[in-house]
Amino acid sequence: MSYTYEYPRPALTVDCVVFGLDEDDLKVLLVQRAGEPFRGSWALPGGFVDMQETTDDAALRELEEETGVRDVYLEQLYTFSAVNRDPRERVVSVAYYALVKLSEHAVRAATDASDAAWFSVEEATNLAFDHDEIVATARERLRGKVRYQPIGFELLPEKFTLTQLQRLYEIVLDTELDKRNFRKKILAMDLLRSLDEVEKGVAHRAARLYRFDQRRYRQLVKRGFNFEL
Amino acid sequence: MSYTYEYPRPALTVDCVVFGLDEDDLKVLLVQRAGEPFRGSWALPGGFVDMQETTDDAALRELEEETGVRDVYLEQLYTFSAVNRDPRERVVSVAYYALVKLSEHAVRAATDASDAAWFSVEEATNLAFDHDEIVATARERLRGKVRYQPIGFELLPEKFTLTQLQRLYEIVLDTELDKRNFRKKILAMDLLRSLDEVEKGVAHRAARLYRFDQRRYRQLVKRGFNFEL
DNA sequence: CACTCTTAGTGTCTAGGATACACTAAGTCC
DNA sequence: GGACTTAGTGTATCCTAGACACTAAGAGTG
Repeated sequence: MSYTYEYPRPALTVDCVVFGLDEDDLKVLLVQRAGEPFRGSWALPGGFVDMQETTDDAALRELEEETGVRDVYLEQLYTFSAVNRDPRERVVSVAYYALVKLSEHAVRAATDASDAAWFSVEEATNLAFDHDEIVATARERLRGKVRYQPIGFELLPEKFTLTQLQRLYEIVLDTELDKRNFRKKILAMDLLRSLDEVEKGVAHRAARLYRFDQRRYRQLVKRGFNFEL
Repeated sequence: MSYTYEYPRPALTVDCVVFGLDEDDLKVLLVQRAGEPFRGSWALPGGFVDMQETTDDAALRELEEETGVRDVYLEQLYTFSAVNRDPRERVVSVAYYALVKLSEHAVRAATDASDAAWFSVEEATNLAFDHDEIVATARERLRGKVRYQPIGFELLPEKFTLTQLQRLYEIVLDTELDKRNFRKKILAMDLLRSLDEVEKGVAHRAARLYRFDQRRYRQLVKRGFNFEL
């Protein structure tokens, strides 16, 4: 079977920068390339866009196929179209970034990628194609966005401590934050539901657990509230 | 001549939302469609991406071809990929938005578009394809971005008065601003060069002219300055 | 040329949010 | 029981945002 057009067309792909959060590191999910070009190199999960799916659909599908990851926060990042970004032929790629709860996403290597693994963003370098650039763009976007929208919670488990939350912002924004001021501010927003539960298995005083109250957030937004940290 | 591929491919286009600023309105540049579908409807300037150009290149080229507009501030907006956004066939479009100095861009209708004209954004409705949605997305983006980056100046002439600048922000952000506070804040940033010149041809006290100091801005950014209004 | 009209241009006070800062409480481990 | 580690909490200061009203300058008109 083949398809013929009057004018040449670039191939269209999607690539996903999947972020996860460790105790003290921002991580990216990469797959090792099984075929040429860049065989053996690490690359972003991604692939071709089918005719009957949007690029959003394609990103979710490829993510699941290649890494087993699903149910993630996904957002379009940028479209990369440098003429020689793929050595084989002209390929334009719509890049996405995703935020996942690392603890709940043990990665299983799956079909078309020979292997999938988490890398610290700092170490995720020398990737295939222009994927270094895509990762850099995604980091910038995440840094910019996390301060104005409560998307950071997507990186934490459902129940988390305030220290974990603070750590998240410190890692993503690459700054130190004052404990008391941070707590004052975030609690004042009235977006967190304090649970009657504390963390387990720590060798010191256990911290109280909180949950992000999505419903409350939407209410507040309607009334003109702007998340800002 | 024809081109054959093993798998089907969407066509790839670019569309441009070109913003200009009037005394009291934000305007969009539209072209009237000469052919089907949507013949006679107004649409965003745009067209197919060639194989040897990036989408940025394509956006600039189409803009000049269809409207004669060049030398603009251009930024990628979002990629639209709904499966049926074009009734003829699958077309994925990388949308851009541009900011131009309206006064310096008398529009000349050009080759492939039968006509080009400026519309108030409010009136730019019932456009061809999903262009209403693209314009809406561009407006949101502009509103969001104008507060954190000094891109508003792209909409004004080289030399402008503080009142014009304030008006710009009022229009884009759709709020009223206090004259004294606005001036205090913008001048405190030390980004404007006050010129020894005043506006001409007004029937009242003439206002001093200013110029945005791009060099100074870059210096300040290096030192960690963040534009915010 | 006097008067009117219109917009330019300017300073202060107040309130609320941002930041700096250090000790006690609770739980585990040995 | 003592050492160790992190949780959790309040106040004082500074600075920025916002509210607010009058004089200055120039053009136009009779």
